[in-house]
Amino acid sequence: MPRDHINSPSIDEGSSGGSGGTGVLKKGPWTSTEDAILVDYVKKHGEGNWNAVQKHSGLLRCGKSCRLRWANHLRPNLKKGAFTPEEERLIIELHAKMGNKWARMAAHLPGRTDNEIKNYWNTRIKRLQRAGLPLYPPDICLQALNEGQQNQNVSELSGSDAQNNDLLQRNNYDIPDVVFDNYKAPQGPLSYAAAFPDISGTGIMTQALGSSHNYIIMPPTVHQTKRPRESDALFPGFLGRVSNGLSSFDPLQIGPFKKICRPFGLELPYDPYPNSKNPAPFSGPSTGSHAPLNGNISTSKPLSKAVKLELPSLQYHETDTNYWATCPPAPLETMDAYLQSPPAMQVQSDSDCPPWNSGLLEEVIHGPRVKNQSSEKSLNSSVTPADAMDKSTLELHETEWGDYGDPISPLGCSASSVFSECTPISVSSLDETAPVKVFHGGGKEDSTQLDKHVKFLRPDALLGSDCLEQDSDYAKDLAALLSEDFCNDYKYAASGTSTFSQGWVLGSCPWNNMPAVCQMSEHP
DNA sequence: AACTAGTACAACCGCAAAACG
DNA sequence: GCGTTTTGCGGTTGTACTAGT
Repeated sequence: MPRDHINSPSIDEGSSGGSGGTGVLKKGPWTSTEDAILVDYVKKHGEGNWNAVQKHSGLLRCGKSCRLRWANHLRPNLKKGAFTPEEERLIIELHAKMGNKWARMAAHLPGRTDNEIKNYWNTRIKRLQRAGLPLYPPDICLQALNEGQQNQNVSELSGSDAQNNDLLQRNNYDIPDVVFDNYKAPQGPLSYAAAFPDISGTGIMTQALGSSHNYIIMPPTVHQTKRPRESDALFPGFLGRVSNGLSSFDPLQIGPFKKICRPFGLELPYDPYPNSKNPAPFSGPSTGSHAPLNGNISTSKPLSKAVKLELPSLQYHETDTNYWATCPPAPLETMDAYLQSPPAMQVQSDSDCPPWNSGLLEEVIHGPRVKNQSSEKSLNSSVTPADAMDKSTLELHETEWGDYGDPISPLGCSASSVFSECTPISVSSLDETAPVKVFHGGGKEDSTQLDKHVKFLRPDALLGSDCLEQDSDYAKDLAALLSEDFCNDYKYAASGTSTFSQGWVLGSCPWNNMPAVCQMSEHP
């Protein structure tokens, strides 16, 4: 017998008796008879006082259940059937603004219930997550961002409690306004940088906005009070495995890169050393602001004037490295269609991508290494080796979050959940990578410090930047590499690096082994 | 035909705010 | 002001249906 019926005195039509509310309350699906009783009751007594329904009508349902049934199924003017495209669009927009405020969203959709919207959204999320795709189209991201900032400004000026501002701030997690510094209008052909699990939601937003092909995807919503802290699962990305039920990303295997080929660029500016306890050898992070590793989960203390964003607009897919690798340049309208039949080009079998099958890659990697060992030295002297980085990172995990029970990130996710579900990497659009400082530390870091930062970039990102001379051999090689072999199961020498020109070093990201290019700003 | 995975929908649960006495 | 009740909300779960294998 289904659980719902365990307490039911009569599974079928039995609840229609007029025992006056003395029977055991029934659970499970409502029968037409029960519906009729409830409708009749409401007609006579009006809505409200739901606990009285049982007493007056004999309906063996608790008031809560009656209210829900009435609200979701029986009340007049309910619109049945699938959501229209317009409604879907509106839901997405509203969610970007409000987050999981289903009731509020329902208020904007006449005839629709919060439950319907919630179910729709959850289904949509699952679908998108499964496909490794983003939830929000860029225009909505931009809209939400603008409104969020406007509200912030309004709040600062008037102290009003703007709704969105409230949403943005209620988590008490600050995202330094500086993160907006990276925002640039879409430009250039290589703006595929996908929104990526980033240091901060705002960063994601910003980055996403930086490209017309960027989207924001969100992590599964996690109830802060219900989800126990998964201390042992902190930063799984660093630990080598992210498990969220939707994807299993092993950064050490560069999983997504194995099978997916797509031009994209990303920075890896998250801070493995977000606070003073673990000073980063190269800092980015000292920006201190948003925290590193997680993306969004700001481990830092609130900063003045920081922008606090709520989950919706800032949410992105928990892990999905897949996401930024597969992020489709598709408008919202075509999103679903895309989901149904994603471009085949995005997936390649492993057999098609043997590791190290690219002579070009080796050329790119090893060639420069020989002629620029000094830069490697320089790198080693400034950049923490992978193992050291990992260690420090782990230490950070243990210490940094101790101050926060199970905080909710600006994304609306608990820290632990985000840690367990987000890849601690961030990206930004290509057009903003090289020329700008990767880290903007919420005003806490001066330019001098910034100059010492090492920028980690996907090599393809360089193509869209001016860090490499467009006509240089390396740029050409890199371009060829990215177009032909980037999808291969390549693995950069984990500990090795190769130096391009101008201090750009090709190697792997120390903390996740992602292929990356870093720049020593003080490169000799 | 049997099985599985995905989807859509309905309903329940727990919590918190609001209302009430 | 305080305790209790009611209401509302959001998260989660269960189930039926469908499509694919």
